[in-house]
Amino acid sequence: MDGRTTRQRLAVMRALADCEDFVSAQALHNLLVENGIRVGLTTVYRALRDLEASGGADVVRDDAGERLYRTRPADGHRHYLLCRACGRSRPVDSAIVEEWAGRIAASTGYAAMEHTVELTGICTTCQPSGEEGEPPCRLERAPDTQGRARNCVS
Amino acid sequence: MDGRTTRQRLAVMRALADCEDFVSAQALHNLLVENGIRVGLTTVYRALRDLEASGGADVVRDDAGERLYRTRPADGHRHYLLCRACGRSRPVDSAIVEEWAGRIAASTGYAAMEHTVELTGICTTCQPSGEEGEPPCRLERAPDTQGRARNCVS
DNA sequence: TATGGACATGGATTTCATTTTCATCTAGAT
DNA sequence: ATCTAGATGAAAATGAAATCCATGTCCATA
Repeated sequence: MDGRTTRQRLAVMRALADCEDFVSAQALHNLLVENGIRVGLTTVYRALRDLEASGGADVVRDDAGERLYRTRPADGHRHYLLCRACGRSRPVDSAIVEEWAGRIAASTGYAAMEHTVELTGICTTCQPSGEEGEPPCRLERAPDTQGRARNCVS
Repeated sequence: MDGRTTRQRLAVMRALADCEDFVSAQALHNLLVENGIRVGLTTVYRALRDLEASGGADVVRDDAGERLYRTRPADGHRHYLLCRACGRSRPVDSAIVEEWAGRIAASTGYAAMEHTVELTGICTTCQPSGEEGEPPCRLERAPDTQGRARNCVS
């Protein structure tokens, strides 16, 4: 499944595992470089793609369609609830959804069914007092490349 | 909700409704132009974005992250099962999933919950005899032979 | 009917994540 | 140590979507 074990691939896997939340390929690449690990952006993209293919990582897309990766926990969880404000994610129990998808597959005769389930919301920590006007902090692409510290603590 | 009612917006809405399946902004633009309706690509993008915002259309993303739009049926269905081979889509009953999402919101305290559910598979018509190798790839409603790669991604 | 300004259009330009290319390097089997 | 399929990465290409901005159009008001 995994290709050859190289310094770079190892580094990517470790960095991703340290994140515990969803990160973009570019963010991860930045992290690596900032930590003095020389890796090409291309390689990070490839490593993540392969990780996804081999089931070692889960992927979601943010509002901009950008791919965000997260190491798949040992228990095999695949579905997450993530906060649109801080970006933090937590696995959710999706057995019900799996069954539901299975039933649909059976009743329609569709083969090779795949499903994507994404839950987003504003976590309790990020909730202002009132409504959802403009949450405190946004995760997405910030004008400056600095403040992203929020994403990953390595 | 909707902006002003212009010739172009009407055309986009009509074309989308005629499709009955998910189409990309560009494919829709091609359709319109090929039918002699002069509309700018920019306008199609905007019309679709606005339609989505006002709940008049549902959106999914294909493997490439491209947005595909479909008119929202009158019954308010929001979730679909679509064939990865021919691109055809059918609404599915997702009440169970809605409930499930609601429960999760309640138990986690997350606010402003949103969910995305996407089901894909190979419909009975597109199923070869054996495995999922290279499905037949139906041409369906996209006239020219260009953008087809989109719909036929396996 | 005229008019002014808010809203809409669309071709061109820009952005930006991701992919491709290709010359070079390396893991790992023999 | 040698060999080679597989891996790397800088640069360039791709392509969807957003943005610009000059121009066009709707519509409430005078």
